[in-house]
Amino acid sequence: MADVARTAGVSVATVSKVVNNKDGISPARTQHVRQVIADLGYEASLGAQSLRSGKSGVLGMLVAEFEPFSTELLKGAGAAIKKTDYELLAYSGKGGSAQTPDWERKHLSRLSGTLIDGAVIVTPTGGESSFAIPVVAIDPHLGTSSLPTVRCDSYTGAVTATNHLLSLGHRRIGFLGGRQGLQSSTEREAGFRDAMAAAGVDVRPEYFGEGGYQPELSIEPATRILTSPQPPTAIFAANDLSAIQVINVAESLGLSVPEDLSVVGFDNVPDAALFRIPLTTMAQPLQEMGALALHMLDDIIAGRETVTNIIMPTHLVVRASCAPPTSP
Amino acid sequence: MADVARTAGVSVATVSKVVNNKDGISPARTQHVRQVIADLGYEASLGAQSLRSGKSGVLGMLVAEFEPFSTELLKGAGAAIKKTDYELLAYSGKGGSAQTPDWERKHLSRLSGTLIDGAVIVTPTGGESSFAIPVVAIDPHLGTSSLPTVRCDSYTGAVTATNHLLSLGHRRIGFLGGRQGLQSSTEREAGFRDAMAAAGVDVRPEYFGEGGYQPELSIEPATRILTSPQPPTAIFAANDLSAIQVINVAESLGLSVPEDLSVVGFDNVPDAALFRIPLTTMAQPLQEMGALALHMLDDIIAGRETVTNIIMPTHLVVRASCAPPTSP
DNA sequence: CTGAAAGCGCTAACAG
DNA sequence: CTGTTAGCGCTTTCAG
Repeated sequence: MADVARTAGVSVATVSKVVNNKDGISPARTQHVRQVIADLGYEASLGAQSLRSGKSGVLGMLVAEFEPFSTELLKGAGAAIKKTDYELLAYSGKGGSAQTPDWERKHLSRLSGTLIDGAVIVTPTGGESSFAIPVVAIDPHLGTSSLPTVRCDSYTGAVTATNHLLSLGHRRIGFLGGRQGLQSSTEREAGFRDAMAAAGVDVRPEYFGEGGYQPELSIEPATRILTSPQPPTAIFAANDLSAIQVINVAESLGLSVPEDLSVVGFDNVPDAALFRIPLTTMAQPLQEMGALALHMLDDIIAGRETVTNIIMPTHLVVRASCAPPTSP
Repeated sequence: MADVARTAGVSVATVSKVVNNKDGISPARTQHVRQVIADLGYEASLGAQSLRSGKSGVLGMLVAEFEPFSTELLKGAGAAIKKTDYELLAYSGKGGSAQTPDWERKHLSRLSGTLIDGAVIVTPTGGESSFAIPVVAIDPHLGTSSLPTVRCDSYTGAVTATNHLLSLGHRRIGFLGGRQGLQSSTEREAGFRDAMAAAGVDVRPEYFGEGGYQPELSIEPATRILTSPQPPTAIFAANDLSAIQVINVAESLGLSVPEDLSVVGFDNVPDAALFRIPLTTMAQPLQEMGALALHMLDDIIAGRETVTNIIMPTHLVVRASCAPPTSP
């Protein structure tokens, strides 16, 4: 900006006013400064600009990691942002899967105030529920219910998935859970247990594992479940990525899917369909959810009336990873 | 930070030193300040921090829009960032499909210096080739070849795709091109023309259209090609999203795919496989390309030796959208 | 209408 | 070892 001011022979204050379309600058000067700006290819520094003014015109999508789940949400948010006056910035820490719990608070305080005017946080793990800027959560932690939230109906979805397995004739069914504390994870387990109970089938402790929604963390519990004395004939995994890992583990153990083991996932991320054994799964409308969250955020910032708690339905997508059990 | 300083009874300078692990602070004070920071949940503002220091510890991925192509690249970059000491931020302007040419320069000058230490820019449209911070381009504009670049071998890919159609028996083949000026687009058209010439089949002007790689822009040219007096029996579209649009247009015109019309795309984004008529397409290793670009960027910033021009191979993925022509 | 000056949150000299 | 001072690029009073 200093360059522009010097070249145009005016003060930086004047340039600033031209950039921000403030009035109080003569048409001639305005014109001239605009020209210089164009010539020099100047763009205001987002950091400095919002540091000073407290507004950035940017909305953030905070994720732990860019994996299929969050990028689907991002596509939805990216489509939705076009209808607003904001730009969209997606941010992931470096932690990756080994995220500190509470990463969302860290990221948020790092970015809020100087970089983003509001944020959509994806599967936040902390219990916090009040932040410096407007926030909408997607699939949050259990205690966070006071935040405006978009989620899917995990409980009903889990019941449906379990019933699908049951209706195929399975009785020895395992469950690979998600991440401790996330509401979706708790609900999916509850749905599984209730559906089993309703069918009068008992659940065995040795058929339970926790994969944290992550492929790497799913190997050990999947292996343990599948190598138990009398292994299950089917497994319901709490998300697609861990379901895929279950299949990998099963095959490395010499089992065929779906002949020896049926597997059903949750989410319906693209990877589920693309996997070499197309995965039967409970679909969440992820892009739609991302778009809804972004619109909620926009509404909240603008002070518009808005729903604060959206629960989307799921539906069963039948592909190739499930079959009736072959042995009793 | 002022809060922290006040609560801890020290100056902001001291807090800053503690935050940045500078030495010259007594262990006791350091300990105490750390405690206060933890209690207050303080995180340094990224904007202010990098405004002052000129470093942010963040790498950017600049895209015109979050669509399947760029999000695949983003997944790769997200995986690669974990091996570096940087965090990753993805940024899309609000322009969407109606981006001003030159959006990458705008975004870059807005973010560089105060927010990111380097950037991967996806399908930049401008001719510029020198920026304030290190930059790696993915699939750039024709004139931008002086930038470190990652791309795929579009020419060979286009030849392969065209030959596939030819080998199926097609002779009346249309071509729906990409975006003016992008090197990939030019190469795909050249590959198509050369393959046709090599087979001794001539190309008809009325079978050519330009879809800008975008679904919305593909409707009109696709309609025009398919309603020409003697329509083609096959179309090669320069990317998957426009190929999918071609199929939509064809069906709305009463044509069946692949019976009446074969369609082959390019990219192999997840959507290609998920489309109701799974798309035959030329696959690019998108995630790998995103990861490579990020590593190149990291190397360049660190002053490490690195390749500056990577061209990845493509391969044909046969799905359901192509068949031999039924009528002569 | 225009510019000088103060200050956003932070870091980098430099004194003490 | 610690605090004071200056200033990153920008916006915003406030005088002129």
